[in-house]
Amino acid sequence: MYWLFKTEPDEFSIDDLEADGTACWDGIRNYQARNFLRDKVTVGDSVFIYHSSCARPGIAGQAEVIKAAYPDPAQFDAESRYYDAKATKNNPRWFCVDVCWRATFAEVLPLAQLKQLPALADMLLLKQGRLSVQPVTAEQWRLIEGIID
DNA sequence: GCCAACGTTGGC
DNA sequence: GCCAACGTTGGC
Repeated sequence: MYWLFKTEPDEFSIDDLEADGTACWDGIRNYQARNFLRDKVTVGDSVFIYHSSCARPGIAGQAEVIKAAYPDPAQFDAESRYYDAKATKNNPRWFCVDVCWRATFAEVLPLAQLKQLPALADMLLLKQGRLSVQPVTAEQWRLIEGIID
């Protein structure tokens, strides 16, 4: 399957992913996004990495899922900003996946440009602003890849 | 920094 | 279960 993961580049950018090679995609604290992560994201899936809350919001690169959902360790860490007192090891509430870097685009594909494409009008990114893990259809994926090339 | 959209919380 | 209050996301 195809996905789009959002990240704030001030916190963790596509360049950080490229430098690190792999990353634990943790800190997802939204149930809809959690359900996608936990139930649908699988090893080998392709992911667009989207930069949000920044000067140039848009799709910045690509990653690949290398480990399916497991309990997000941060929920058990009282020191973490992602700590959740109601989560237990036997009954974890939040999940993360591992990804590896695949590509950094020469330029971020701007949100403003995506908005101008009628074929992407139904893309969740454009219809539902606040979802940090979301599915991308094969058609949408191909269309966006075509713009990058 | 503003604000719209949406999610979460908690009283009833 | 409703809904008001509040919090967060995220573009601009």
